[in-house]
Amino acid sequence: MRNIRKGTGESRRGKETILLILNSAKTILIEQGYSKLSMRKVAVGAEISVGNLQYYYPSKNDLLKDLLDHSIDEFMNEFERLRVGVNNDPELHLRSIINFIVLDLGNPTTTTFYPELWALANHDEYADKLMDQIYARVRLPLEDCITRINPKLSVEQVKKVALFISASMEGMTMFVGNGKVWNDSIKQMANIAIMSFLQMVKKITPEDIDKVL
Amino acid sequence: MRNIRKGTGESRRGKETILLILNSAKTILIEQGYSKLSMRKVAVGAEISVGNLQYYYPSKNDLLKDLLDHSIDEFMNEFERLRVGVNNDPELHLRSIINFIVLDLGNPTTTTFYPELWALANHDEYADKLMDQIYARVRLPLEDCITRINPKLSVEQVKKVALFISASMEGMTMFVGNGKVWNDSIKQMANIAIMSFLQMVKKITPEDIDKVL
DNA sequence: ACTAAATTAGTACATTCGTACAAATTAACC
DNA sequence: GGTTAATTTGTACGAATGTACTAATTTAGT
Repeated sequence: MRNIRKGTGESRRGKETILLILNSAKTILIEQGYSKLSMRKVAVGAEISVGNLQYYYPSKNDLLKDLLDHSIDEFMNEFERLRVGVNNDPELHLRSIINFIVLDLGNPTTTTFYPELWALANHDEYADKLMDQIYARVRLPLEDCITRINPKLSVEQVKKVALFISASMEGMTMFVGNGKVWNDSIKQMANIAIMSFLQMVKKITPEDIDKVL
Repeated sequence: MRNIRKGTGESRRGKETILLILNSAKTILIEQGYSKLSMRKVAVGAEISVGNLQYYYPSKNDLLKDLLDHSIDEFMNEFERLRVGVNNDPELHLRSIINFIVLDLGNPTTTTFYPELWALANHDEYADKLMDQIYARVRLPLEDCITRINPKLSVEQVKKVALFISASMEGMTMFVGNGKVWNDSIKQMANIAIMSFLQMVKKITPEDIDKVL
Protein backbone atom coordinates (compact mmCIF):
# COMPACT_ATOMS: atom_id res chain seq x y z
CA MET A 1 0.00 0.00 0.00
CA ARG A 2 1.27 3.35 -1.00
CA ASN A 3 1.34 6.36 1.23
CA ILE A 4 0.01 9.62 -0.16
CA ARG A 5 2.11 12.71 0.38
CA LYS A 6 0.31 14.98 2.77
CA GLY A 7 2.97 17.59 3.49
CA THR A 8 2.53 20.33 0.99
CA GLY A 9 4.91 22.59 2.80
CA GLU A 10 2.80 25.58 2.05
CA SER A 11 2.87 27.02 5.51
CA ARG A 12 5.88 28.90 6.76
CA ARG A 13 6.75 26.10 9.14
CA GLY A 14 6.46 23.47 6.47
CA LYS A 15 8.71 25.38 4.11
CA GLU A 16 11.36 25.74 6.76
CA THR A 17 11.33 22.02 7.45
CA ILE A 18 11.62 21.25 3.76
CA LEU A 19 14.65 23.51 3.53
CA LEU A 20 16.24 21.75 6.51
CA ILE A 21 15.63 18.43 4.79
CA LEU A 22 17.02 19.49 1.42
CA ASN A 23 20.10 21.07 2.97
CA SER A 24 20.77 17.96 5.00
CA ALA A 25 20.32 15.70 2.00
CA LYS A 26 22.56 17.84 -0.15
CA THR A 27 25.27 17.93 2.48
CA ILE A 28 25.25 14.16 2.76
CA LEU A 29 25.22 13.69 -1.01
CA ILE A 30 28.22 15.99 -1.38
CA GLU A 31 30.22 14.80 1.60
CA GLN A 32 29.51 11.07 1.39
CA GLY A 33 28.07 10.34 -2.02
CA TYR A 34 24.76 8.90 -3.14
CA SER A 35 25.55 5.39 -1.93
CA LYS A 36 25.67 6.67 1.65
CA LEU A 37 22.53 8.77 1.41
CA SER A 38 19.82 7.29 3.64
CA MET A 39 16.53 8.55 5.00
CA ARG A 40 17.76 8.19 8.57
CA LYS A 41 20.92 10.19 7.96
CA VAL A 42 18.95 12.93 6.27
CA ALA A 43 16.54 13.06 9.23
CA VAL A 44 19.41 13.28 11.71
CA GLY A 45 21.08 16.01 9.68
CA ALA A 46 17.86 17.99 9.52
CA GLU A 47 17.29 17.38 13.24
CA ILE A 48 13.84 15.92 12.70
CA SER A 49 12.36 12.46 13.10
CA VAL A 50 12.21 9.86 10.35
CA GLY A 51 8.44 10.03 10.51
CA ASN A 52 8.50 13.75 9.93
CA LEU A 53 10.80 13.31 6.95
CA GLN A 54 8.38 10.78 5.52
CA TYR A 55 5.55 13.24 5.98
CA TYR A 56 7.17 15.47 3.36
CA TYR A 57 8.90 12.79 1.31
CA PRO A 58 7.10 9.43 1.55
CA SER A 59 9.81 7.66 -0.41
CA LYS A 60 13.51 8.15 -0.89
CA ASN A 61 12.94 8.64 -4.59
CA ASP A 62 10.59 11.54 -3.91
CA LEU A 63 13.34 13.15 -1.87
CA LEU A 64 15.99 12.58 -4.50
CA LYS A 65 13.75 14.08 -7.17
CA ASP A 66 13.15 17.23 -5.18
CA LEU A 67 16.79 17.42 -4.14
CA LEU A 68 17.92 17.40 -7.76
CA ASP A 69 15.33 20.01 -8.73
CA HIS A 70 16.34 22.25 -5.87
CA SER A 71 20.09 21.97 -6.47
CA ILE A 72 19.72 22.64 -10.16
CA ASP A 73 17.59 25.69 -9.50
CA GLU A 74 20.38 27.22 -7.46
CA PHE A 75 22.82 26.98 -10.37
CA MET A 76 20.24 28.20 -12.86
CA ASN A 77 19.46 31.27 -10.80
CA GLU A 78 23.14 32.20 -10.68
CA PHE A 79 23.47 31.53 -14.37
CA GLU A 80 20.47 33.70 -15.24
CA ARG A 81 22.13 36.63 -13.51
CA LEU A 82 24.72 36.54 -16.31
CA ARG A 83 21.97 37.62 -18.68
CA VAL A 84 21.56 40.84 -16.79
CA GLY A 85 24.03 43.34 -18.11
CA VAL A 86 24.62 41.18 -21.17
CA ASN A 87 26.96 42.90 -23.53
CA ASN A 88 25.88 43.38 -27.10
CA ASP A 89 29.32 42.22 -28.25
CA PRO A 90 29.00 38.44 -28.81
CA GLU A 91 32.71 37.93 -28.23
CA LEU A 92 32.64 39.65 -24.88
CA HIS A 93 29.50 37.78 -23.94
CA LEU A 94 31.11 34.45 -24.81
CA ARG A 95 34.13 35.35 -22.71
CA SER A 96 31.99 36.13 -19.68
CA ILE A 97 30.00 32.90 -19.97
CA ILE A 98 33.14 30.78 -20.22
CA ASN A 99 34.73 32.63 -17.36
CA PHE A 100 31.66 32.20 -15.18
CA ILE A 101 31.30 28.48 -15.78
CA VAL A 102 34.96 27.59 -15.39
CA LEU A 103 35.37 29.59 -12.21
CA ASP A 104 32.17 28.03 -10.85
CA LEU A 105 33.94 24.68 -10.97
CA GLY A 106 36.01 25.86 -8.01
CA ASN A 107 32.85 25.95 -5.93
CA PRO A 108 33.03 22.98 -3.55
CA THR A 109 29.37 22.16 -4.13
CA THR A 110 29.75 22.12 -7.89
CA THR A 111 32.89 20.03 -7.71
CA THR A 112 31.27 17.07 -5.99
CA PHE A 113 27.61 17.48 -6.86
CA TYR A 114 27.89 17.27 -10.62
CA PRO A 115 29.88 14.04 -10.86
CA GLU A 116 27.25 12.49 -8.61
CA LEU A 117 24.57 13.77 -10.96
CA TRP A 118 26.35 12.38 -14.02
CA ALA A 119 26.72 8.96 -12.44
CA LEU A 120 23.11 9.06 -11.33
CA ALA A 121 21.95 10.00 -14.83
CA ASN A 122 23.35 6.73 -16.13
CA HIS A 123 20.82 4.73 -14.13
CA ASP A 124 18.08 7.16 -13.16
CA GLU A 125 15.78 8.41 -15.85
CA TYR A 126 14.74 11.52 -13.96
CA ALA A 127 18.33 12.62 -13.38
CA ASP A 128 19.02 11.99 -17.05
CA LYS A 129 16.17 14.21 -18.24
CA LEU A 130 17.12 16.89 -15.76
CA MET A 131 20.68 16.92 -17.09
CA ASP A 132 19.41 17.38 -20.62
CA GLN A 133 17.38 20.36 -19.50
CA ILE A 134 20.16 22.08 -17.60
CA TYR A 135 22.77 21.80 -20.29
CA ALA A 136 20.35 22.69 -23.07
CA ARG A 137 19.64 25.83 -21.09
CA VAL A 138 23.36 26.54 -20.68
CA ARG A 139 23.95 26.04 -24.39
CA LEU A 140 21.34 28.60 -25.44
CA PRO A 141 23.43 31.73 -24.89
CA LEU A 142 26.47 29.89 -26.23
CA GLU A 143 24.64 29.14 -29.46
CA ASP A 144 23.58 32.74 -29.73
CA CYS A 145 27.15 34.00 -29.43
CA ILE A 146 28.51 31.41 -31.86
CA THR A 147 25.91 32.23 -34.51
CA ARG A 148 26.76 35.89 -34.32
CA ILE A 149 30.51 35.39 -34.36
CA ASN A 150 30.52 32.83 -37.16
CA PRO A 151 27.41 33.20 -39.36
CA LYS A 152 28.63 30.66 -41.90
CA LEU A 153 27.76 27.74 -39.64
CA SER A 154 24.42 26.01 -39.99
CA VAL A 155 22.05 25.73 -37.05
CA GLU A 156 23.06 22.11 -36.50
CA GLN A 157 26.74 22.98 -36.63
CA VAL A 158 26.30 25.78 -34.15
CA LYS A 159 24.63 23.35 -31.79
CA LYS A 160 27.54 20.96 -32.02
CA VAL A 161 30.10 23.67 -31.42
CA ALA A 162 28.14 24.84 -28.38
CA LEU A 163 27.95 21.27 -27.11
CA PHE A 164 31.69 20.90 -27.53
CA ILE A 165 32.39 24.06 -25.56
CA SER A 166 29.96 23.21 -22.80
CA ALA A 167 31.15 19.61 -22.48
CA SER A 168 34.78 20.69 -22.46
CA MET A 169 34.24 22.95 -19.52
CA GLU A 170 32.34 20.30 -17.57
CA GLY A 171 35.26 17.95 -18.06
CA MET A 172 37.50 20.19 -16.02
CA THR A 173 35.39 19.55 -12.94
CA MET A 174 37.28 16.42 -11.93
CA PHE A 175 40.65 18.12 -12.25
CA VAL A 176 40.46 21.79 -11.27
CA GLY A 177 37.51 21.57 -8.89
CA ASN A 178 37.69 22.40 -5.22
CA GLY A 179 40.25 20.27 -3.42
CA LYS A 180 41.52 18.76 -6.67
CA VAL A 181 45.19 18.58 -7.61
CA TRP A 182 45.00 21.32 -10.26
CA ASN A 183 42.76 23.66 -8.34
CA ASP A 184 45.53 26.27 -8.22
CA SER A 185 45.57 26.40 -12.00
CA ILE A 186 41.90 27.20 -12.41
CA LYS A 187 42.62 30.76 -13.54
CA GLN A 188 45.04 29.63 -16.24
CA MET A 189 42.61 26.96 -17.34
CA ALA A 190 39.96 29.63 -17.80
CA ASN A 191 42.47 31.60 -19.88
CA ILE A 192 43.25 28.64 -22.08
CA ALA A 193 39.56 27.88 -22.45
CA ILE A 194 38.66 31.41 -23.50
CA MET A 195 41.56 31.69 -25.94
CA SER A 196 40.92 28.24 -27.36
CA PHE A 197 37.16 28.46 -27.76
CA LEU A 198 37.19 31.99 -29.14
CA GLN A 199 39.81 31.14 -31.72
CA MET A 200 37.93 28.01 -32.69
CA VAL A 201 34.55 29.70 -33.06
CA LYS A 202 36.07 32.38 -35.28
CA LYS A 203 38.06 30.09 -37.54
CA ILE A 204 36.06 26.89 -37.80
CA THR A 205 34.38 26.14 -41.11
CA PRO A 206 31.39 23.94 -41.94
CA GLU A 207 33.82 21.57 -43.67
CA ASP A 208 35.96 21.24 -40.53
CA ILE A 209 32.94 19.92 -38.66
CA ASP A 210 31.34 17.62 -41.20
CA LYS A 211 34.29 16.27 -43.12
CA VAL A 212 34.63 12.49 -43.28
CA LEU A 213 38.13 11.17 -42.94
CA MET B 1 38.27 -9.99 14.05
CA ARG B 2 39.66 -9.58 10.60
CA ASN B 3 39.80 -12.30 8.04
CA ILE B 4 43.02 -12.86 6.16
CA ARG B 5 42.82 -13.28 2.43
CA LYS B 6 43.67 -16.81 1.54
CA GLY B 7 42.74 -16.97 -2.12
CA THR B 8 45.78 -16.01 -4.09
CA GLY B 9 44.21 -17.06 -7.35
CA GLU B 10 47.45 -18.46 -8.56
CA SER B 11 46.05 -21.72 -9.82
CA ARG B 12 44.21 -21.88 -13.10
CA ARG B 13 40.91 -22.47 -11.33
CA GLY B 14 41.44 -19.59 -8.96
CA LYS B 15 42.20 -17.20 -11.78
CA GLU B 16 39.06 -18.19 -13.61
CA THR B 17 36.93 -17.56 -10.56
CA ILE B 18 38.52 -14.17 -10.04
CA LEU B 19 37.70 -13.26 -13.63
CA LEU B 20 34.09 -14.35 -13.12
CA ILE B 21 33.92 -12.18 -10.03
CA LEU B 22 35.44 -9.11 -11.65
CA ASN B 23 33.24 -9.39 -14.71
CA SER B 24 30.15 -9.74 -12.56
CA ALA B 25 31.12 -6.77 -10.41
CA LYS B 26 31.88 -4.62 -13.42
CA THR B 27 28.58 -5.50 -15.07
CA ILE B 28 26.66 -4.52 -11.96
CA LEU B 29 28.64 -1.32 -11.52
CA ILE B 30 27.94 -0.32 -15.11
CA GLU B 31 24.32 -1.41 -15.29
CA GLN B 32 23.16 -0.39 -11.83
CA GLY B 33 25.76 1.94 -10.36
CA TYR B 34 27.92 1.72 -7.26
CA SER B 35 25.03 2.24 -4.85
CA LYS B 36 23.51 -1.04 -6.02
CA LEU B 37 26.73 -3.01 -5.96
CA SER B 38 26.58 -5.64 -3.22
CA MET B 39 28.57 -8.75 -2.39
CA ARG B 40 25.51 -10.94 -2.83
CA LYS B 41 24.69 -9.58 -6.28
CA VAL B 42 28.28 -10.04 -7.39
CA ALA B 43 28.22 -13.64 -6.17
CA VAL B 44 24.97 -14.36 -8.00
CA GLY B 45 26.32 -12.78 -11.18
CA ALA B 46 29.49 -14.83 -10.97
CA GLU B 47 27.42 -17.93 -10.16
CA ILE B 48 29.36 -18.69 -7.00
CA SER B 49 28.49 -18.60 -3.33
CA VAL B 50 28.96 -15.59 -1.09
CA GLY B 51 31.48 -17.56 0.92
CA ASN B 52 33.51 -18.27 -2.16
CA LEU B 53 33.49 -14.61 -3.10
CA GLN B 54 34.74 -13.80 0.38
CA TYR B 55 37.52 -16.31 -0.04
CA TYR B 56 39.01 -14.11 -2.77
CA TYR B 57 37.79 -10.75 -1.50
CA PRO B 58 37.29 -10.75 2.28
CA SER B 59 35.77 -7.28 2.21
CA LYS B 60 33.79 -5.27 -0.28
CA ASN B 61 36.53 -2.68 -0.32
CA ASP B 62 39.07 -5.28 -1.39
CA LEU B 63 36.82 -6.15 -4.29
CA LEU B 64 36.29 -2.53 -5.29
CA LYS B 65 40.03 -1.92 -5.23
CA ASP B 66 40.78 -4.84 -7.51
CA LEU B 67 37.83 -4.00 -9.75
CA LEU B 68 39.15 -0.49 -10.31
CA ASP B 69 42.67 -1.75 -10.97
CA HIS B 70 41.42 -4.33 -13.42
CA SER B 71 39.14 -1.96 -15.33
CA ILE B 72 41.81 0.69 -15.60
CA ASP B 73 44.30 -1.83 -16.89
CA GLU B 74 42.01 -2.64 -19.80
CA PHE B 75 41.94 0.97 -20.94
CA MET B 76 45.67 1.39 -20.42
CA ASN B 77 46.47 -1.63 -22.53
CA GLU B 78 44.41 -0.25 -25.39
CA PHE B 79 45.97 3.14 -24.95
CA GLU B 80 49.49 1.75 -25.01
CA ARG B 81 48.81 0.21 -28.39
CA LEU B 82 48.66 3.76 -29.76
CA ARG B 83 52.34 4.06 -29.03
CA VAL B 84 53.08 1.31 -31.47
CA GLY B 85 53.41 2.80 -34.92
CA VAL B 86 53.71 6.25 -33.42
CA ASN B 87 54.32 8.78 -36.12
CA ASN B 88 57.30 11.05 -35.82
CA ASP B 89 55.12 13.99 -36.83
CA PRO B 90 53.83 15.48 -33.53
CA GLU B 91 50.79 16.96 -35.24
CA LEU B 92 49.74 13.61 -36.67
CA HIS B 93 50.41 11.94 -33.36
CA LEU B 94 48.23 14.47 -31.53
CA ARG B 95 45.45 13.89 -34.04
CA SER B 96 45.51 10.15 -33.51
CA ILE B 97 45.47 10.44 -29.72
CA ILE B 98 42.50 12.81 -29.77
CA ASN B 99 40.68 10.63 -32.25
CA PHE B 100 41.29 7.52 -30.18
CA ILE B 101 40.10 9.00 -26.90
CA VAL B 102 37.00 10.72 -28.27
CA LEU B 103 35.87 7.68 -30.19
CA ASP B 104 36.50 5.52 -27.11
CA LEU B 105 33.78 7.52 -25.37
CA GLY B 106 31.29 5.69 -27.58
CA ASN B 107 32.24 2.46 -25.87
CA PRO B 108 29.33 1.54 -23.57
CA THR B 109 31.70 0.52 -20.80
CA THR B 110 33.59 3.79 -20.92
CA THR B 111 30.39 5.82 -21.00
CA THR B 112 29.09 4.58 -17.69
CA PHE B 113 32.21 3.41 -15.91
CA TYR B 114 34.08 6.70 -15.84
CA PRO B 115 31.35 8.86 -14.34
CA GLU B 116 31.08 6.25 -11.59
CA LEU B 117 34.82 6.49 -11.07
CA TRP B 118 34.73 10.28 -10.89
CA ALA B 119 31.95 10.25 -8.33
CA LEU B 120 33.77 7.58 -6.36
CA ALA B 121 36.99 9.61 -6.41
CA ASN B 122 35.24 12.38 -4.51
CA HIS B 123 34.84 10.16 -1.46
CA ASP B 124 37.27 7.28 -1.91
CA GLU B 125 40.96 7.98 -1.57
CA TYR B 126 42.04 4.96 -3.58
CA ALA B 127 39.82 5.86 -6.53
CA ASP B 128 41.17 9.39 -6.34
CA LYS B 129 44.80 8.29 -6.52
CA LEU B 130 44.03 5.87 -9.32
CA MET B 131 42.43 8.65 -11.33
CA ASP B 132 45.51 10.80 -10.92
CA GLN B 133 47.65 7.98 -12.22
CA ILE B 134 45.53 7.20 -15.26
CA TYR B 135 45.19 10.74 -16.46
CA ALA B 136 48.81 11.59 -15.76
CA ARG B 137 49.66 8.64 -17.98
CA VAL B 138 47.28 9.84 -20.69
CA ARG B 139 48.77 13.33 -20.53
CA LEU B 140 52.34 12.16 -21.13
CA PRO B 141 52.12 11.70 -24.91
CA LEU B 142 49.99 14.84 -25.12
CA GLU B 143 52.69 16.85 -23.40
CA ASP B 144 55.28 15.44 -25.74
CA CYS B 145 53.31 16.52 -28.81
CA ILE B 146 52.57 19.96 -27.42
CA THR B 147 56.20 20.63 -26.56
CA ARG B 148 57.30 19.74 -30.06
CA ILE B 149 54.56 21.72 -31.79
CA ASN B 150 54.92 24.82 -29.63
CA PRO B 151 58.43 25.04 -28.13
CA LYS B 152 57.86 28.51 -26.69
CA LEU B 153 55.75 27.15 -23.85
CA SER B 154 57.36 26.39 -20.50
CA VAL B 155 57.12 22.93 -18.98
CA GLU B 156 54.42 24.09 -16.60
CA GLN B 157 52.46 25.69 -19.41
CA VAL B 158 52.67 22.56 -21.52
CA LYS B 159 51.28 20.59 -18.59
CA LYS B 160 48.31 22.91 -18.29
CA VAL B 161 47.54 22.78 -22.00
CA ALA B 162 47.69 18.99 -21.89
CA LEU B 163 45.39 18.98 -18.88
CA PHE B 164 42.95 21.24 -20.71
CA ILE B 165 42.86 18.96 -23.72
CA SER B 166 42.50 15.79 -21.70
CA ALA B 167 39.81 17.23 -19.43
CA SER B 168 37.89 18.61 -22.39
CA MET B 169 37.66 15.23 -23.98
CA GLU B 170 36.54 13.56 -20.75
CA GLY B 171 33.76 16.10 -20.48
CA MET B 172 32.16 14.79 -23.63
CA THR B 173 31.49 11.44 -21.95
CA MET B 174 28.16 12.50 -20.50
CA PHE B 175 26.91 13.83 -23.82
CA VAL B 176 28.23 11.79 -26.73
CA GLY B 177 28.72 8.51 -24.88
CA ASN B 178 26.91 5.30 -25.75
CA GLY B 179 23.16 5.73 -25.49
CA LYS B 180 23.45 9.47 -24.93
CA VAL B 181 21.45 12.04 -26.86
CA TRP B 182 24.37 13.27 -28.95
CA ASN B 183 25.91 9.88 -29.64
CA ASP B 184 25.23 10.28 -33.36
CA SER B 185 27.43 13.37 -33.44
CA ILE B 186 30.49 11.72 -31.97
CA LYS B 187 32.36 11.87 -35.28
CA GLN B 188 31.74 15.58 -35.69
CA MET B 189 32.73 16.17 -32.09
CA ALA B 190 36.02 14.45 -32.77
CA ASN B 191 36.49 16.72 -35.78
CA ILE B 192 35.80 19.85 -33.75
CA ALA B 193 38.13 18.62 -31.01
CA ILE B 194 40.99 17.94 -33.38
CA MET B 195 40.61 21.24 -35.20
CA SER B 196 40.19 23.19 -31.99
CA PHE B 197 43.04 21.66 -30.01
CA LEU B 198 45.49 21.69 -32.91
CA GLN B 199 44.80 25.33 -33.67
CA MET B 200 45.13 26.22 -30.00
CA VAL B 201 48.39 24.37 -29.46
CA LYS B 202 49.93 26.09 -32.47
CA LYS B 203 48.81 29.62 -31.69
CA ILE B 204 48.75 29.87 -27.93
CA THR B 205 51.42 32.02 -26.29
CA PRO B 206 52.84 31.97 -22.77
CA GLU B 207 51.07 35.28 -22.18
CA ASP B 208 47.69 33.83 -23.18
CA ILE B 209 48.01 31.28 -20.41
CA ASP B 210 49.42 33.32 -17.57
CA LYS B 211 47.92 36.75 -18.12
CA VAL B 212 45.98 38.22 -15.22
CA LEU B 213 42.81 40.05 -16.14
C1' DA C 1 -11.77 28.47 23.78
C1' DC C 2 -12.99 24.86 20.55
C1' DT C 3 -12.17 22.23 16.52
C1' DA C 4 -9.99 20.58 12.52
C1' DA C 5 -5.95 20.42 9.96
C1' DA C 6 -1.06 20.38 9.74
C1' DT C 7 3.01 18.81 11.59
C1' DT C 8 5.97 15.95 14.40
C1' DA C 9 7.50 11.88 16.95
C1' DG C 10 7.94 7.15 17.83
C1' DT C 11 7.62 2.35 16.82
C1' DA C 12 7.63 -1.71 14.13
C1' DC C 13 8.61 -4.89 10.29
C1' DA C 14 10.49 -7.14 6.40
C1' DT C 15 14.66 -6.93 3.57
C1' DT C 16 19.22 -6.35 2.46
C1' DC C 17 23.69 -5.58 3.73
C1' DG C 18 28.79 -6.85 5.09
C1' DT C 19 31.12 -10.19 7.20
C1' DA C 20 32.43 -14.11 10.19
C1' DC C 21 32.79 -18.96 10.52
C1' DA C 22 32.67 -24.12 10.03
C1' DA C 23 32.09 -27.85 7.19
C1' DA C 24 32.27 -30.04 2.71
C1' DT C 25 34.35 -30.66 -1.63
C1' DT C 26 37.95 -30.60 -5.05
C1' DA C 27 42.67 -30.44 -6.74
C1' DA C 28 47.56 -31.24 -6.29
C1' DC C 29 51.53 -33.70 -4.85
C1' DC C 30 54.51 -37.47 -3.17
C1' DG D 1 46.30 -43.93 -2.52
C1' DG D 2 46.78 -40.97 1.18
C1' DT D 3 47.74 -36.45 2.82
C1' DT D 4 47.78 -31.63 2.45
C1' DA D 5 46.40 -27.41 0.51
C1' DA D 6 43.11 -24.89 -2.25
C1' DT D 7 38.61 -23.96 -3.22
C1' DT D 8 33.68 -23.93 -2.51
C1' DT D 9 29.40 -24.09 0.03
C1' DG D 10 26.10 -23.02 3.55
C1' DT D 11 24.62 -20.75 7.54
C1' DA D 12 24.34 -17.21 10.86
C1' DC D 13 24.38 -12.63 13.08
C1' DG D 14 24.21 -7.81 13.96
C1' DA D 15 23.54 -3.54 11.73
C1' DA D 16 21.33 -0.58 8.46
C1' DT D 17 17.80 0.27 5.22
C1' DG D 18 13.02 1.83 3.20
C1' DT D 19 8.66 2.38 4.54
C1' DA D 20 4.13 1.68 6.80
C1' DC D 21 1.51 3.04 10.65
C1' DT D 22 -0.34 5.19 15.07
C1' DA D 23 -0.35 8.54 18.41
C1' DA D 24 1.00 12.93 20.18
C1' DT D 25 1.65 17.73 19.49
C1' DT D 26 1.33 22.17 17.36
C1' DT D 27 -0.89 25.55 14.47
C1' DA D 28 -4.66 28.09 12.40
C1' DG D 29 -9.39 29.48 11.77
C1' DT D 30 -13.74 30.81 13.88
